[in-house]
Amino acid sequence: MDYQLDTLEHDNLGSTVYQLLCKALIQGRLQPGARLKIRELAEQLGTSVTPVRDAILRLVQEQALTMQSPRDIRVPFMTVERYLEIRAIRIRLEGLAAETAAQKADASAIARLEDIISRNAQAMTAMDSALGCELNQQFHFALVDIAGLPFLQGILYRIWLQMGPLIAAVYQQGGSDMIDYHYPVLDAIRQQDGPAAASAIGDDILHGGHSILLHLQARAQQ
Amino acid sequence: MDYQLDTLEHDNLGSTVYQLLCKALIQGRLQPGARLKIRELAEQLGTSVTPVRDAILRLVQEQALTMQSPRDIRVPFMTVERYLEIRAIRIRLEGLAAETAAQKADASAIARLEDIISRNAQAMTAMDSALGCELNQQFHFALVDIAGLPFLQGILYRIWLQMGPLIAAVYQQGGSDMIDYHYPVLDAIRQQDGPAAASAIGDDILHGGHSILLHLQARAQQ
DNA sequence: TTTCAAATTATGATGCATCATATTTGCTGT
DNA sequence: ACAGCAAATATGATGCATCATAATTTGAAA
Repeated sequence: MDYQLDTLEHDNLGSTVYQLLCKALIQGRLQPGARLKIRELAEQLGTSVTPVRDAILRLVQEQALTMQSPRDIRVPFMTVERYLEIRAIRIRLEGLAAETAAQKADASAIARLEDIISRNAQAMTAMDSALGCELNQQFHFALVDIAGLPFLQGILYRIWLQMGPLIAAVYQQGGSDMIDYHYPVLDAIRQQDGPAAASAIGDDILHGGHSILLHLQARAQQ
Repeated sequence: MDYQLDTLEHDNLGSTVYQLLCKALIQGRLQPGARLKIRELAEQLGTSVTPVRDAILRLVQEQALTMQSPRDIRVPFMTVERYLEIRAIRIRLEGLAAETAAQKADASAIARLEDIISRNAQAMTAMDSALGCELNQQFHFALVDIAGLPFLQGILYRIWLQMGPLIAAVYQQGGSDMIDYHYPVLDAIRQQDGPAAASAIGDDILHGGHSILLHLQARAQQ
């Protein structure tokens, strides 16, 4: 689950706390609007404030957290504009990943994607939305991994970090026809058709993410 | 020059030091391979180690610096593979920026681009490669700014941060026909032709950056 | 009872002491 | 003179004390 941003994630406490918080964000355990207190976290984790401060500063930098005021650190709300911008970026970048993956995928890579998709289908029938959410994410990151683009992986990880609380919230509401659009991606990769794979992942982001956009627009009107 | 990653760059010392180091990286004052020592920097800047440590951790996170070993923080060398990956990403992302800018550009935006280009031409005739380097960068970031995509700006800023030491080194060697490819971009934007603008900026990245690739390949053979 | 201000508390920022370890230096024995 | 080991030094990691300020509470006066 940790896509190790830094190839050498040196095991200092700050990085450990950082990864903990990342996981919490992606799994939706930190709701948008939630406030984080350094001392409180430090006590919970049994460390001093320094590593927690390091981790939070890192997350603030990459805008996975916001510092509304110097003493007020929160999980940010996603806006419609921001989501649309991120969506456009994702289509370009994940398109690049899918295209490259289609060119490089061997049998084991395809098997890996098939496995993720089938487990995702299972999770859907079992109504396990948390697992479905995680497997959806695994699919997208498997593409970048297969493509062999570590730098791109880092960028996409940061993007997903910001969408984490939102996506988890939407998934918990149940709406998740997201898996349907993964099959065309897999087909294109099987045929080593890069442009088709890019186009298919673009469809996934556009259509699969439609319920996310509806969710945002509904909240914006409140 | 500071494209303010965080909309509210809260003026704590750590952020100040961070921006100082960013500027040093982009201007090429920190050569690839140079080692950074926290205490040394703290003394130079007249602060304690804490803000410097904050800043360096941030830069390590976004891979603008590397921690080879836990005590060895250096400006990383660019590899050919990494450069090619970054180039592919830039073509996608700056293409998006140019396309959007073409749709949104008004008269003042076009004037702004014209100004940058003409000053860049001046700098080239005056053989002022440092200024040319900075104006080249300003042109690329003006596109994202005109496009009104703040999130994309953050991503691109981080990418440029990593290329900073390399680009500055190449510019100092004199090779900079980079400006020629800016004119077609401007023309496409004048005509509000998004796809043409995207294509033109792609040409700029590919051809204008050719000397960078040569520089890297030459060094790789040493 | 309400309002405003002073005091208290909470919280992040910063500086710094200390620790562990890697590197360098120097001493000793062959 | 050189190899090897030990001491000294350098350096980042971590914990924590203190500071400034924002938020909250309390108390007194109207």
